[in-house]
This record gives sequence, structure tokens and C-alpha cells, in this order.
Amino acid sequence: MNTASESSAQGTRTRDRILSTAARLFSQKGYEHTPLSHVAREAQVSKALILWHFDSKEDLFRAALGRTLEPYYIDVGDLSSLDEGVQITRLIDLYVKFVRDNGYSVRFIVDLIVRQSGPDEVMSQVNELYSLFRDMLAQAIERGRATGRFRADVDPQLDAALLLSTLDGMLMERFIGDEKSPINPEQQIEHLKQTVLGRLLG
Amino acid sequence: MNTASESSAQGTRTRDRILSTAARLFSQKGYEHTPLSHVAREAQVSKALILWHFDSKEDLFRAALGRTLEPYYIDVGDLSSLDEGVQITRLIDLYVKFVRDNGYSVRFIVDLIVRQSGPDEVMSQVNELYSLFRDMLAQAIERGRATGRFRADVDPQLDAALLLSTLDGMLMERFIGDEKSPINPEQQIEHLKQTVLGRLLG
DNA sequence: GTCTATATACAGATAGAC
DNA sequence: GTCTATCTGTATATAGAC
Repeated sequence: MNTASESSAQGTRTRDRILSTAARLFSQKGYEHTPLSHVAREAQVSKALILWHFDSKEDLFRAALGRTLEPYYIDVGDLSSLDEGVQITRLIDLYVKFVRDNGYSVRFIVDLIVRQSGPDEVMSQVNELYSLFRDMLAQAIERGRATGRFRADVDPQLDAALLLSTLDGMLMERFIGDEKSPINPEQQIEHLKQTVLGRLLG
Repeated sequence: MNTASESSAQGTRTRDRILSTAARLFSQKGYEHTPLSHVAREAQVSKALILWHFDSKEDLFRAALGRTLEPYYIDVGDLSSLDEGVQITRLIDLYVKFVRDNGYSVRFIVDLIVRQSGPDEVMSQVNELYSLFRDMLAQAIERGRATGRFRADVDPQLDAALLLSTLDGMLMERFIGDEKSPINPEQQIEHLKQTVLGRLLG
């Protein structure tokens, strides 16, 4: 927040434009490859104005990241009425949809994770979302075991972690863009569902 | 020419030192965060000398990447005499060992993949290794099916791809460094092996 | 082959007018 | 709030002596 007076309706709009422009460019080309001059040009303001609104480039980066992460929540809806096996496949579909909907910014976040260059608060936010999803998987498995629909020897924690790893791996492989692979993603997701259910239902 | 050949021997050693230094620094801190001045200091030469040996920083980068990838091969040894189930677990162990042995450079390569900023020849080399490994998995599964040790309805291609995805996901999660996870990596690998064999053996 | 010195470019950031 | 003009640092790359 700047210390200017309240008569800054125009400034707020401009600030907002800078922010969304920065969020887009950082996501597309990364922090290093996005000079302020580029943000300035796209947002149609001067570099100096950006640095009036934000103390530094890094400050802008943090603010823009917050915006990038805004849509990062998962709306699971109400799963409790569903058969546990369906709950699992529903959660898998949500993961896939999430990755598809947030396309380029997911790549950006993954990049930050790999390079361990993200601000701590962002990383913990991602971590939060991550373990939240794993817990939902674990709970669904636990319920399935409790109701007797799943095998008695499933391990909610381990099986949830295993499934999540597989989903993460499939996400990664989207980045590789392996043309040699004879298998398309949809087919692979389908096979994952069947395999997981095969394991859980025994 | 006498002087030239003496100098040449010296120069080769120096060039080599520049190359290995660059490979190390690029892997550790990335291309952007490794100025030539840093490479020069660590290799104990001048910046100018680096640019005498290599046409540009990017040229140095490509050459250094080649060196980074040198140990990127997988020595599978002779698997054919082993039980197919053991072959699978052996391949899993090789993957894990590979990632552990090549630690920081794997992170670097993954970074290049995610940002799609690697030179084409490097990316295709990685892709080559990748599909090679997947094919080995698929072949082991195929043999297991042929000998009747594995279920008749396993799908070598799909199951190999699924397993590889899981391994990739586990690799990714090493980067996240999730402290909240109640599960350690070894435990998870062990669980993966059991689950995969459970699936294949039926 | 290797160096010092320098050219050139462009990044982030500041000063001050309006 | 927003601009133009400028400062300052640092990057890659070149020139030329040895």
C-alpha cells in the first residue's frame, strides 16, 4: 500500500493493471526474463511509476505472485454422499482439471519449487494446498476401509501419497512433451483410475 | 610451433578446468545467476580467456551441459536371468540410485525441462534416456506376462508409463521438501514396489 | 593462451518537474 | 500519480599487449 491520499481512483486502476500485467509476464517468461521495462511497456506506464507503486522489482514479484495464486484453491464440493471409489476418481479429476485450468501458472510455480527460489510465504501456501489434497485422498481411503468397501490392508497415508506422486509425475510429463510416448494423457489417467481402484477394492 | 604445442597442452587443461567449473556452477545456481566473472574467479582465469575458448556464454553453457550429461546413462547390467518381479524392483532401485547419485544436476535438468529453455540436442538426449528406461520397464512386464508369472491382463506400455510417472512424481517431491508429510521417501519406495508387484502378480 | 583495459548494453533504481 | 532524464551497477564481449 502506498501512502497517497484517497483521491487515487485512477492510481488504483493503474496499479491493478501493473499487477496483472506483471503476474502474466512473470508466469509466462519467468522473473529473470521479465525486465521492468517490459512490464512497463505492456502495462503502458513508465518504469518509474512501477517503482513508485512497488518498492522494488522483488516487491512487485511478491505482489504479483499473490495474484497468481488467488485461483489456487480446490472446490471439492460435497463428496460425503458418494461411494468412496467414486470419491477417489472425483479427486483425481479435480487434480487434472486444476492443472489444466491453471495451465501456465502451474508451470511457473513448479519452476519456483524446482529452483527453490520462491518466497517462503508462497512456498508454504503451495505446501498447504498440497497436503490438504493429500489428506482428502487419505480420508477418502480411510472411509472406504471403515465401510468395508476397500480392502482392510490399505494404508490411507501411504496409498494417498503414492497416488499423489503419480499425479505429480503425470503433471511433470506434460512439460516434457514426449512425442515418442505411445500413450496419450487421457488414456493414462484412465488407466491410473482403474489401477488405483483395483488396488483399493482388492 | 614449438611454443604453440606447449601452450596447447596447457590450454587444454585450462579449457577443461573452465568447462568443469562452469558445469558445476550452472548446475548449482543456474544459467542466469552465474556470470562469467564468477566462473572466471572459480576457475582462476580471466573472463577474456573464457571467451577466447568459447565464443559466447551460451556456447560455454552448451559445452558445459554436455559434460553434465556425460554420466547420464543407466547401467542395467544383465537382468535377463532374474525373475521378472525382481527385474522390476531392480529397475526401480536403479532409478532411485540414479537420481541420488546425480543429485544437483538432475535438479538442473528438470529446471530446463520445466522452463523449456534447454537446447534441443540436450532435451532430445534426456528424452532418449527417458524412453529407453520406459521401454526397459515395458519389456520386463511383457516378459513377465509371456512367462505367465504376471497376470495376463497387464498392459506393458500403460503399466510401464504409470510406474514411471510415479517415480517422476517422487523425484519431484524431493524438491518440494514437504515437512508435513508423515512419510519418508524410503518407506514410499518400498510401498511402491509392493503395490506394483501386487498389481502385476495379481 | 592469457592477461589488462575498455567498449557497449541494459538492468534496477532515483531525482525532480508537472 | 505520472512522467522524463539520469545515475549506478554489472553483464557480455572486444582490443590489443605480452
